[in-house]
Amino acid sequence: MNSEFTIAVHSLVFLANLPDHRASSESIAYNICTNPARVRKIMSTLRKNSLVRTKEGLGGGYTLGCSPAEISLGLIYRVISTGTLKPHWCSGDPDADCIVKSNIQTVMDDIFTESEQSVIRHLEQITIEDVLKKVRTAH
Amino acid sequence: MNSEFTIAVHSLVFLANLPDHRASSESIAYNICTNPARVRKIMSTLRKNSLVRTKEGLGGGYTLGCSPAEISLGLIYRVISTGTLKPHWCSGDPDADCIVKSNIQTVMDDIFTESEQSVIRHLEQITIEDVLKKVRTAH
DNA sequence: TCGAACTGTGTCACTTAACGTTACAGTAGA
DNA sequence: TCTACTGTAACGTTAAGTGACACAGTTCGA
Repeated sequence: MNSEFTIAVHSLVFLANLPDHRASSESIAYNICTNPARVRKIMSTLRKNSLVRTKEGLGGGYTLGCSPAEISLGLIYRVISTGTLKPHWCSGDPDADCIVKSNIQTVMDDIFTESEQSVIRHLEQITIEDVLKKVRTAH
Repeated sequence: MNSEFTIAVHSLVFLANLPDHRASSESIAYNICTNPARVRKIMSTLRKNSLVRTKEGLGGGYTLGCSPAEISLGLIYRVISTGTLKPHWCSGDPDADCIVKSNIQTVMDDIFTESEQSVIRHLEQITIEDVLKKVRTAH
């Protein structure tokens, strides 16, 4: 899984925890411990999927697109991280004679896709509100 | 997920597909398209968990530790890839004052661990025999 | 209308993880 | 004892992840 998922979840939890649910990329980046440009890039993707609203210009920044209880981690994963469960490196060679060597990539692809589906199903049961509650009650 | 999982599964499927279920690290590596040393390292881990038997010396190599139907991908994952679902990069800072910034790591850790469990549960339903069948019937 | 404070996005540099290569000790059979 | 194996460590190389910077576009207030 890529770390952009972590950043997306953290950003949304951070916004949900603020009284007015509003912040700039700079303050979000400071809380996450990364740089503002990276945050803006990810938030831009979230905006295109209506998870946040953005406002450019003076007094602008990011706000939640809907209630924290309505945003599931599964949706965030689908938007940000689809395909990242599968490793980059592939074994075998589609042009080879041996059926194992030539067909393993297709078969493993299916297995990774199905595994990813099971992760998404699990993450769909967790909302930003749930994560915020856990953050607030963490020892 | 790391690509060592792919290599482990491919190796076991390759062995299962051979009449005598026996091969050297060199022939396995050739089928996978990687180098023998890498295969040996992974097979060594599999041996410690009784998934394969190894034999050093002349005429040595690797054989399956049990029937292809008895080896699930979930077991392989646990042996080879536990912990690899979580990204290396972490957001936040445990020593910070803000509860989001300081607690998010613990909360995300739990989420990644649970997600990994759901992947393992899914992979436990797939055996090496299943993968071999898919490889043989792939278009 | 000008300037300050924002986002959106691209590019390049740097850091780190992934992967390959080589080497060599240990083992077993011919 | 020679050959063909595994086991493992060390090092070099390549690719991915991350950070830093730049700048155009947007918005609002003075």
